[in-house]
Formats: sequence, C-alpha cells, structure tokens
Amino acid sequence: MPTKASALQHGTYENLRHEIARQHPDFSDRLRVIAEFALEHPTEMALGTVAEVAQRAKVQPSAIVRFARALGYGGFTELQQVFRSRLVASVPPSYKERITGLRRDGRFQDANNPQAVLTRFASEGMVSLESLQDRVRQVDLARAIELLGAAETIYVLGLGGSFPVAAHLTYVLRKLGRRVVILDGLGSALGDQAASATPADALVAISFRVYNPDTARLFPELVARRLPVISITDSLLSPIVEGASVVFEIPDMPEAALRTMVAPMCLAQTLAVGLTLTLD
Amino acid sequence: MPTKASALQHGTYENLRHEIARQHPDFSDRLRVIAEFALEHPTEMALGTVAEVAQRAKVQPSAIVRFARALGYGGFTELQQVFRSRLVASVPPSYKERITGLRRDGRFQDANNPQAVLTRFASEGMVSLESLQDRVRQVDLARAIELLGAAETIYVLGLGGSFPVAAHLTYVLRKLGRRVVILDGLGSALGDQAASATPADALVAISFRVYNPDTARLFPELVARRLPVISITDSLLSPIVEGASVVFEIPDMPEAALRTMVAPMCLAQTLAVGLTLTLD
DNA sequence: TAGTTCGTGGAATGTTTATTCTAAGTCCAT
DNA sequence: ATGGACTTAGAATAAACATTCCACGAACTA
Repeated sequence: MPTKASALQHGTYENLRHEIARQHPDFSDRLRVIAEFALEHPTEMALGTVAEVAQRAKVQPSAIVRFARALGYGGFTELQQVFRSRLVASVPPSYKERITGLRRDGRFQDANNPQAVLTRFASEGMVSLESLQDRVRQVDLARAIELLGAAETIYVLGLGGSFPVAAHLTYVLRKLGRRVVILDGLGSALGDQAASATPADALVAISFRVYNPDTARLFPELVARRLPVISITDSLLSPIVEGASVVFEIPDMPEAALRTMVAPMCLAQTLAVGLTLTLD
Repeated sequence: MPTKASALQHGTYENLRHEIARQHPDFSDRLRVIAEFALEHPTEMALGTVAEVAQRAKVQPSAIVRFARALGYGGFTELQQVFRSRLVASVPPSYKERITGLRRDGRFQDANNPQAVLTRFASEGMVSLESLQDRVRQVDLARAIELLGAAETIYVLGLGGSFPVAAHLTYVLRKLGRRVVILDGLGSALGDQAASATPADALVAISFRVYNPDTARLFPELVARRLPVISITDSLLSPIVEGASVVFEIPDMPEAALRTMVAPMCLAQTLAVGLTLTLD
C-alpha cells in the first residue's frame, strides 16, 4: 500500500513541512498531535531518539514510527534525516553571516527589489522601537496608565493612517475587560459617537502627519468637555497636543520611506497591558 | 598533573575547538588525525555514528572513543552533544537567544513596572522583525506582489486581533491608488461584502491564533471561487493556508506575553509598497 | 638486545534504539 | 445493541550502536 508516493521524492525540509500540513486534516488523533509537534519542534525531531520525541510529544514511541510511515518514509530514521538536513543547511558558512548582517543594516542593494523593501521597513521598525524605549518617560507612562485606570469608559480616537493603532488598542483593551468606544466615524457619526463622553472617562488620541482633519476637529471639542486626554503623536505642534494631560511624542525618522506604525502599535499595547498589570 | 581537567568544564562548542587545538600537538598519530577531522567536519561529528565518523576519518571506531576520552569526556556520545549544540545554536539566528539575553540583563525584571512592559514589547517587536527578515523568502514576496499587481480589486480579510493589520494594508494600498475592499463584517455583511469577488481579483487573508471563526468560515468560500490568495498567518496548520497561492508564515515567539502585530504590519506595508515599486 | 611502555586494530560485549506485533479500545453505521 | 473498520498502547523483538577488551607491534630505554 504505497499510500503517499509524493512524499517519497525525499524533498527538502520545506517540502516536508508542507506535506505534513497538507495531510494534517486526514490524520488520526495521535498522528495529528505528532504533526503539530513536529512542525513546532523541528530541532527535537532532528536530534532526539524515538523515545525522547515520544515523551516530549506525549505519545507512544510506536505512534512516532507510524507517523513516519504515514508520510511515506520507511521509518523514523528516514524521516529524521530530513529534519537533520535543516540543521545542516542552517549552519552559516561564516561568510553568509556577514551578508545577512549587511542586509539587516538596510543600506545594501537597490530598493526595487521587494526583499530590499522588506529589509528597509523591518530595519526602520527596529530603529523606531529602539528609540521608543529611550524616549518614553517613566512618569508619562505611569500617569497615562493612572488616567486609563480611573476612566469609566475609554474613548479611542485614531483616523486615517492611525486607525490601525486605534483598532489594536481597542482590541487589546476590550480583551482585558475595559469598556472602550472607538471613534471611527462610521456613518459619519463621529460627533455623535463621542457625545456621551464625560470627565469621568478618558480619551486616547492618535494622530500623525498628515493630520486627519476629522481628528483635528473633534479633539478640541473633547478637551473642552474636560476629558483627561492621552495623546500619541509625532510632534508637539500637532493638533492633538494642546489640552492633553499626557503626550507621547514619537517623531518620524528623518528619511523614512513611509510612516511606520510599529512604534505606536507597541506603545498602545504597552498602555493596555500596563494598565492591567499595575492595578493588582 | 591534571592536564585534561580544563576540558571537563563541558563548555560550549567554541571552548571545545580551542581545547582540541591546544592538545593537538600532544596527541598520538591517530588522535591527531581525528582532531583535524573533528575541527574540519563538525557537522559530521554531530550527526554521524561512531562507525560512520571512523570510516570518514579513516580510523578505527575505537580510536574515536579514545579521542573523546582523551578530551575528558565519558565517551563519544558525550562529546557529540557538544557538536550538536553548535547545530541547534545556529538555527534560530537570534530570536529566543536574544530574549533570554535580555532577560539576563535584568531588563525584564519586575513586569509590574510599566517601563519594563514597554521594554519587553519593544524587544519582542525587534526580535520578530529580525526573524521576519530571515524567514520571508524572496520568491514568495515576488509572487505575492505579482498576484496583487494582476488583481483588479484587492480584497483584504483580517478580523479580530488581525483587523489592525488589515486596516493598515487597506489604507496604504488605497493611498497608492489601488482598488481595495476590506472585509470587515460591518453590519454582519461579511458574505455580501465578498460577493462580487472574481478570479480576476485577489485576496489577502490575515489570521493568527486564536483564529477568528468568521475568517475561517469565509476563507474557503473565497478559495472555492478561485481567487488568488495570499495568506499571512502563524502556522501552516491555520485555517487560511489550504488553497492559498502564497503563504507567509510568521510564527509567534515561544514565550511572548501577547501576540505582537509588529511583524505582520511590516510585511503588509512591504507588500503594498513593493507592489508600486516593481511595476515601473 | 631484552625489557618496558604506549598506541593500535579488530573482534566481543552489553546496552540502547527503532521497529513490529497483538490485544484492547474507540468510533460509526446499521 | 452489534458488527466491523480503524486506532492505539505497550510489550516483544531484532537491529544498530557505543564501548570495552586484549593481543600485537612499534618505539623507546637500559
């Protein structure tokens, strides 16, 4: 019964991964457990003995062998060879290291290659996260969390390019059990959405150049209603600074290709999680 | 004179290399041959059996064992562990290592301090961006951009925790002049929103554990309608893999406090910008 | 040259390891 | 409920394995 002839084209590790994923739904209970373990712990598959792997995956040794056979291999030993090939392939011939190191620096290669674009954005993201760590002051963080903790309802305002940050903050806060209203302007009802905000609530406003006009219009109204405000923006000259209780200034990088939302996302997440952690 | 006592501090692979080099002149003929072989073929030392290594080095199996003992190990098996450690260390280029490094720095201590939370998220973000650079394959990127370029309308599906990523991708693509429909399920009209999608369009699906049920439900329908699909997810076992033309797998970090959307955001941005750059 | 030490090859040994087999168990369809 | 197909756990087995042992031989010493 040559069940899986396709697997016999003893392909690379990547082929094996896809083959496992493909067959995953058809596997029996135990085999599925092993499939998941194998994909998540390829190193242990490569180096462990059948007994060790079985113990880590919490199945019987015989199940491991069945798994190998189900994929078309003669036994565990054959299957293991493929996992080992991954280890061997990943050993840096030492010059490869430098190439990828350079690539990480970003100033390498012309920008018309998609990989270079990825490298660039990833590098910019890392830089912005690093500077976020340096710039954000302990006191601002503590004060912002205090305000959020005291709020009955948290209003989140972030439109245009900042909307994903607002959405993420809203999502995490709600997961953590907070009452949150996101001011998304759905149905052009931005003003109405914010109508019931009181000084017992709080506002998190997020805006970066070019500043969204609706944000700029609504913000002063909410300030006038004496809500405590936490602003996340890129400059002290932005329209959401005046009247804010706490301002997090995350300037854009001098020559960034496109505003990256990585740092604001990270800060938003920190506020949300920090809130629950410090309330205990 | 306890010459070999130093080797007993079962150190790392690098320590072992130096120890072998140091003792090399004092070794007997056969042992010297093995020492040279070991330094030049560390991978075979890590993965081979005694018999295999002996054959490759053109010595007797017993000589291999003697070599291990001469270095202060109990036998070949113990020695081999050190060579294996080199393989496992080289596979995740930084990733976990960096995190545990940070943890050792004490920068992770007492997570109740908001600053520590920020540091933690920022660090995890940086690590995930770094591994994104390494994991994303050139061909996948090129293929994905090709699909997006050929699409009349781009549909974006990302719900729950992935919604911010979908929102960001939508925003950037629209700024760059693409026709985009975001499937946000507004008014519970998820199905209707996707009703007009044809094979001339394309879908970008984004989903991470725990997978949103609506995403899992809608995805196969769109696949059945033969749309080219680009999936961004965390595992090949996720519900949005089967039927996808391109899959970007961004696994979660082993001990992440909370799924960070930093890497997916960055990838989304790369796709959008890469699309316009490569069309010139 | 005779005696001693040390290195070596190769077979013998006892252990670990993968694999196979069978009885028991589970799940469905009837 | 009952029969049948399919899984599974665990012991049994056979192969592979690292290690030990010992006899032989080379090199050095007296």
